[in-house]
Amino acid sequence: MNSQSEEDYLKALYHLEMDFDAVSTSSIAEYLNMKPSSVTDMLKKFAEKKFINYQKYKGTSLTKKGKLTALSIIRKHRLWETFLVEKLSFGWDQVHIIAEQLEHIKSEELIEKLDNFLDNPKYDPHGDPIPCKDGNIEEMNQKLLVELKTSQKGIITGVKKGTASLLNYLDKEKVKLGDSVKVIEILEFDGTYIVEINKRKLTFSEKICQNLLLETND
Amino acid sequence: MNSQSEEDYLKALYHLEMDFDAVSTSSIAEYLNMKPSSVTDMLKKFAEKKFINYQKYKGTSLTKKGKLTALSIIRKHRLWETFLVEKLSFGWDQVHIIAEQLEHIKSEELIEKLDNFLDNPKYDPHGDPIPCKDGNIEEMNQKLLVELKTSQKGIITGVKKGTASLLNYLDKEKVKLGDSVKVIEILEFDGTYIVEINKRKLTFSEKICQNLLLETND
DNA sequence: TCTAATTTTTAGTTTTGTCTAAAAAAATAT
DNA sequence: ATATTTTTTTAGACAAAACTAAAAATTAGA
Repeated sequence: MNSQSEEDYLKALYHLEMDFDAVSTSSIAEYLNMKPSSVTDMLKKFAEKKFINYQKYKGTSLTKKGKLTALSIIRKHRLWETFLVEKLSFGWDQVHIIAEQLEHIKSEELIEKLDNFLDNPKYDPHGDPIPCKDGNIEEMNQKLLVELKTSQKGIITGVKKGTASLLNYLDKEKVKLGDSVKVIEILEFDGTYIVEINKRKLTFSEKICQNLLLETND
Repeated sequence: MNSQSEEDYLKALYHLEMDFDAVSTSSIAEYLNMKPSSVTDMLKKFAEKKFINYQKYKGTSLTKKGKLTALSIIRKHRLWETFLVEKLSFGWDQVHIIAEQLEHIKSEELIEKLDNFLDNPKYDPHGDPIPCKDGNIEEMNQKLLVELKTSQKGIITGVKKGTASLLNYLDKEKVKLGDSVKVIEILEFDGTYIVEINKRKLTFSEKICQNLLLETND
């Protein structure tokens, strides 16, 4: 059984490995707001546990075991975020901190039941894919609305980082995650999109379209 | 912000104070599976924090502050248990261990939203009352079915300790928490109860009636 | 290439919450 | 009422996970 702290390190390692590929001691420290010396200690421990490939002074990478363990934590995090938004009506921007705690709850059965309760969602409220039980993570066919052409369709999966206020706006317009969107017309003059959602025509500014994530089928 | 460990001690203190009234260092140690010396350490800390009235060698009692803090943890525990049973369809006997973890999640807003999501339940799946936000705990008007006379009514709130299998049986009979029960007839010969639940007549053996908890209105 | 700057690791300290063993206080029994 | 037993507290140790400061390795600059 891994400690909360270990789980946080594993997640950090996973995310850093995705975004950049050099995972240095100091980058981990920065990500987790800790001192590099603390990171070194944990890396040694992780090498023992075979979570990482580690050579002194040479940086790290997750082993298969490490990656799978990280994915199971990310799965929990994203399922809980989905729960908080879909069932408890939290705002999409409020759920991260709470999910950081919930992700550490230990119970396989709990997470499977939660998954079912939520109808086995594929994406969390931020549009990030939810890894499945075996660690498979569906590669996203995710696009911004602004990338779609007239008559193309997609399903709303989230919004881009740092655009929390957009969520409130969408809420007010009764637009929800999972809603289907079809592009009716794009105004050349200012890039405004006219789309159809739930049989209603809506108008989105270019700025909105640059921040709205959709799952498409190409 | 109190640590997980502190919260466990507070809960233990509260429960011990309810059941017995002499709360000795060793009884706490036994309850928490720890050594008395560890308990003494925590008691000193709690005295500092004004959670308890503590005099060396003289045992302890919770202060108002301690009691309120304990109740807020118990509130969380019981709301989560209710969630697990009602929404995730866990068995009534499986939820305690998971709720022991969930009760430590820190978020006022989360617990208020969970409470609403569950329709502000008054009792948890074991029939224990859920303290409300301000720490008020509704004194139970709880009775065993066997205590009711013909034509009396009650609402099912749970089953007695150690009768997990009864829950499965009730589940199979489509009897749920919150269902209304009316006693139609009591057979003198063997104490069998004939009751009405959801407009259906059901027959319960005396043994069942000795283990089924109801909220009544006397 | 060889020195200077940066990064990483090591060594030693701190805090929290546990433990064991010993000392002190209280309770019990004769 | 005092000696024995039990309970509680004290004192000191340990593990986990963080820290600081110093040493070692690597990288970069001239």
